[in-house]
Amino acid sequence: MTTSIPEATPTLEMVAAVAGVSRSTVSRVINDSPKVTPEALAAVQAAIEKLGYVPNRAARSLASRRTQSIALVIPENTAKFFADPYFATVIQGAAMYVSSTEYTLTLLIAAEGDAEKTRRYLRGGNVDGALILSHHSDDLSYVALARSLPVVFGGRPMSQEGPTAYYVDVDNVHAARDVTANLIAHGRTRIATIAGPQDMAAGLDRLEGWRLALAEAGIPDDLVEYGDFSPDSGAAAMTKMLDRGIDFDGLFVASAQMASGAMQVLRERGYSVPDDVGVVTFDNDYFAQTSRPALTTIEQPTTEVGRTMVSMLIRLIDGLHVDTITMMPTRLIDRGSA
Amino acid sequence: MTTSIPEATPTLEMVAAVAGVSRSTVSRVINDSPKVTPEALAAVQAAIEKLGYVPNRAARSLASRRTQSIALVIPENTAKFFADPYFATVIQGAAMYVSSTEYTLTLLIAAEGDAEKTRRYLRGGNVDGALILSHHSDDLSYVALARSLPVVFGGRPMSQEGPTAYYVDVDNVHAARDVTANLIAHGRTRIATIAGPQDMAAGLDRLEGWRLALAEAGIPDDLVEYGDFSPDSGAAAMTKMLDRGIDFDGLFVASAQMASGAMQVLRERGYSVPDDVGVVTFDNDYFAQTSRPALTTIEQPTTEVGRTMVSMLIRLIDGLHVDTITMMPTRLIDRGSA
DNA sequence: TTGTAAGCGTTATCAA
DNA sequence: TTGATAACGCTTACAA
Repeated sequence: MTTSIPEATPTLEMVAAVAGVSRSTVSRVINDSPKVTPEALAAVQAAIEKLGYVPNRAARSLASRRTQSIALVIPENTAKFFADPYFATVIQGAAMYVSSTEYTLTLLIAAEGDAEKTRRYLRGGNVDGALILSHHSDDLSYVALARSLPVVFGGRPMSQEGPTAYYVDVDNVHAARDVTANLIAHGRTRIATIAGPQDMAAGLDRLEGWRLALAEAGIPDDLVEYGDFSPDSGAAAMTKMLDRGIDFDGLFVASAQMASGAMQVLRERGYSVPDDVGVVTFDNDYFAQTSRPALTTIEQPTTEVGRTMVSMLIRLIDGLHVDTITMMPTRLIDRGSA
Repeated sequence: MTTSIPEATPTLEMVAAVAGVSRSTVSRVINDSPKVTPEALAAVQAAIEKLGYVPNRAARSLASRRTQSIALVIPENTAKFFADPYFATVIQGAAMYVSSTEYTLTLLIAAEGDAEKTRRYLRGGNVDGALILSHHSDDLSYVALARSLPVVFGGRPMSQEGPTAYYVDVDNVHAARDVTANLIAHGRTRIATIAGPQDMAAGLDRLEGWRLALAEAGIPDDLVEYGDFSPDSGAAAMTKMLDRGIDFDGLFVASAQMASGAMQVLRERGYSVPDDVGVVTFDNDYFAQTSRPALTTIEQPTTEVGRTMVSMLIRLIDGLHVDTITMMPTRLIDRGSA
């Protein structure tokens, strides 16, 4: 008369019954507590195996007050950035590292209109911490968020206040200076730049690095055009510069994507690189590598940046010490395009 | 003596107290049940606003037995595909659409070694449904998963059985045939192809489409080389083909990424496109657009694919009717490279 | 329409 | 080391 009902998802209680122990003991095994006798351990593991038991996350986090999940926040205006190799690899690094931990990654697109919705979600105790991959200056609101939740930024956030914003970044100023110096070393004397957006730290810093290099060489830093890091904006900036009749023999483009756009314009206008003009850029992605000629550039450890963000966040969540800023190393790759 | 403790996150119970109603009523408001009087509704909303209340997901899903979250599964071997514009945009479309719903997107990298871990997680009732973005034939295991969980695939899964695998895809055979026909229309008579991996539906189908077009024109279909959809593999395949001394005047490359690699090799070897050889490809991404010359290709609605996957999945979760297969339209973009 | 009360599947506290 | 038992914050019959 008694029929087994294999339908239901096994619960901790069922495991306890099969193993002949209490729920507490099963719970201890799951959370690998040391206070379990080998016999009990074995019995429980066998039961778990037999039943194909998987702990219920919701119940777990309700009781433990930890969600075991972290959010990856992507401002919407930046959402198309999946097409941006930089962000794509950072995300990849983060996702792969997370998958090696007990945490889960929740992708959050922060709607431009109501970033409020996102912040509520984050503050609502639905995640243990957040990774903010930000493009623009609207991260101010997220910096404030850091007061109520462990938060790690990808790239220095643009915030007025800012004593305690954890972030991982590269030394954009330094790197930009170095690669610009490469132009100077090749004898370039009229050096222009296509800078990134000035409401982003990377945009600002790379421009500053360019200025620094020129200042050190006593070269005027008046040839500046701006883009938004996308290929199209690079092409537009290049066009504008050429149409203005600006004369230059060296060019630093703040992102390889923009450089790829700029290179096309140069080619169409009949300029030869590096014969007529030396060109260097930032990011060693597909764009820099497949440009003709391939470009001298700055390589950043993007995957590592993602990994590092996650590991910093988890340490923060665990209440461990974490340095506020982690600078990742960059590397100049000389391909002779200067 | 009594001190207010503003620290704690507000609970539904606190909202009820402030609003002067029972918890049930608050719950009804949250889940916008129609059975609430305007007064009660107003009172509750005011209380929610005042307290800055955000429902606790864990508690909610524990009680309701729905997690309100869906998983986006990415096989690890495919993980680098963040660099692949196709996958990047599909993910983007999915993520943005999800953010407009009540659901949350959990990114799951399926470790190659133990896909078992991933499947357990999925079967463990931690998500209401799953999106599988798969590259290779290992999706068999995920097809089985569909028996215990709503699942939607991106692209036709490669499964032996396969009566009920929901998926959205484009007609790769048809599209490949059309774009190959474009070569034929330009008078090409010796047409080769760089095909995609043959353990993926897209790879198989595009090759078949190429064969179909040639058959219709009575052209032999013996000039085949294979790649894995990446730029490098495209270059390698092209090199191999040329080294073999194969003579051809037309080429269909199964992905724009591979085409970009192939084009470089052609250029280095001194071939001019389309003068010496006509080249057409698949995907209208950055690679196809910025190739020199820009390539005649097939455009797929990638963002829409992502969106559609999500909306299908949500309908499945809600127990609504969903067509097993959703085919998205493609478009031939003629740039004269044939 | 509203409230009461019984869970949902874990963890955590405290005895034993 | 183990086991009761009370939360955790919300949903959901069922009753009123």
